[in-house]
Amino acid sequence: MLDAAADLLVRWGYQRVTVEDVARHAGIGKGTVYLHFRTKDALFLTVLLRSHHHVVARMADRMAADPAEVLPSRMTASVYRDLADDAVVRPLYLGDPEVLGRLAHEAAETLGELGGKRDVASRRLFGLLRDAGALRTDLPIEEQEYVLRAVATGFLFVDSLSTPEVPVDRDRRAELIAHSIAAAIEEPGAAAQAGAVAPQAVAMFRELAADMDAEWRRRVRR
Amino acid sequence: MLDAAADLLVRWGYQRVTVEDVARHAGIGKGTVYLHFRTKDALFLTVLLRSHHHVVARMADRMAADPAEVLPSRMTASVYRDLADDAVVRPLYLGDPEVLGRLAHEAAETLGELGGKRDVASRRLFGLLRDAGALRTDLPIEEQEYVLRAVATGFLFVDSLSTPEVPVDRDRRAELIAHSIAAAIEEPGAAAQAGAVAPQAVAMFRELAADMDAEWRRRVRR
DNA sequence: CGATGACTGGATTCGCGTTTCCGGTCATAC
DNA sequence: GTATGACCGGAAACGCGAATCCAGTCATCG
Repeated sequence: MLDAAADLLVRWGYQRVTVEDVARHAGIGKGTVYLHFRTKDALFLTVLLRSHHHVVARMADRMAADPAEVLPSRMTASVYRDLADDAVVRPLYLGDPEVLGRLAHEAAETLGELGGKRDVASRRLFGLLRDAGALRTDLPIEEQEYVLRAVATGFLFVDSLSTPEVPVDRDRRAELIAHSIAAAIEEPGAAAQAGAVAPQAVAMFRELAADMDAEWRRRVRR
Repeated sequence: MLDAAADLLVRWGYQRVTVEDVARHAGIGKGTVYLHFRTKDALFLTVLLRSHHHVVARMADRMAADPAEVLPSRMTASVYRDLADDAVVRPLYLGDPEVLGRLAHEAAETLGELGGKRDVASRRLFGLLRDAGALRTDLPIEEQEYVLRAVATGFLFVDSLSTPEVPVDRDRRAELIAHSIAAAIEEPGAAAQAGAVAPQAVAMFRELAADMDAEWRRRVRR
């Protein structure tokens, strides 16, 4: 059912999709949808939450498999690649009002508390990375986070913006993100220090993922 | 008259401003406006063009005064500061449809040919900077331009995006842009090489500015 | 019990006649 | 020659009743 909702959401946008559409598309009755979700909003919020959770979980998995993934450059590039493939989170990250409809507002609110937790995690990760000598210390930590956010935002938006000619393919663009972020805030050879931070980072993000998982499962009636 | 039009444009947006508003605000008759501009579009396009010209001209002036301003990092930071002060070009660079209205489409078209010239100039500047050893050569030139565009876009948008807390003031943000761009595509100590490129860069941008100046003056009847 | 779809009412959209608005013109005044 | 504002007509905004839509409910069924 969530898959059906997700599919229709990205194809038509929140406004145009009716609960009956979702039910039909999932091969169930409309009433059944309301057996599982209190409201239409709850349904689609859950869709968003699930996908968001997926992104964070993959992040943690990648860190576990390769410690260098804790570096902001690598992390961001990987998320960028994920976004390219996941049509649900892309509008979420881009705040696309066309797709999100009124959810854009609603989502920000509900995801806000989780966003807070994520910000805390991110802040702590930055602290760890600085202590480990993987991040530079020539900028205060808030400025580094601002730079990261700005650069990541830029690469995300510049594609969806009026640019007739995008010079390179998806993977190369991801590499360019990594290059830019690494150059701006990371220490050369930071990868070597990543190993020391990875375990804690993995734990943090797994916990975050678990929170998100719990959150969206909590929204399903049974 | 152009000042009046610019003022109203940024305050109310293209749609809400009528030609009569502009005339009244400029203390002249409505017919007089049409004595100088063939159409409403031409009037506002001229406003945009003039401001855009202003930005480029200031760029050239800064380069003449300080050769280090030819460096993409410095250049972008300065333009960022200019945008913060100039309420007319800001929506233009941001493509704000609220303010630009249908001009967003129209402007892109007419400014397109000038945009082409600017792209050529930019490309040539990048070539010169690489030859002078001010830019790195670890990335192909198109990718460096893409990175520059992406990073600049990011810093522009991240402010106007839903970010409750912007950690630093305007000038500091400009410095962070410079920092990020320098780190991503410039050679350390690039400033020393800038002097060799500056004269040609100044010439190029002055010519570009002259083109733009001619273009918007051409649109005024007399 | 879990599942369903007919049903309801509040909201949204549609159709369309009427009014208002405003870009552009031009006869007039200076 | 230059400046103006009354004026024109097409387009957009408005009003409003009718028609439609759809989130959410609930009686019914298996």
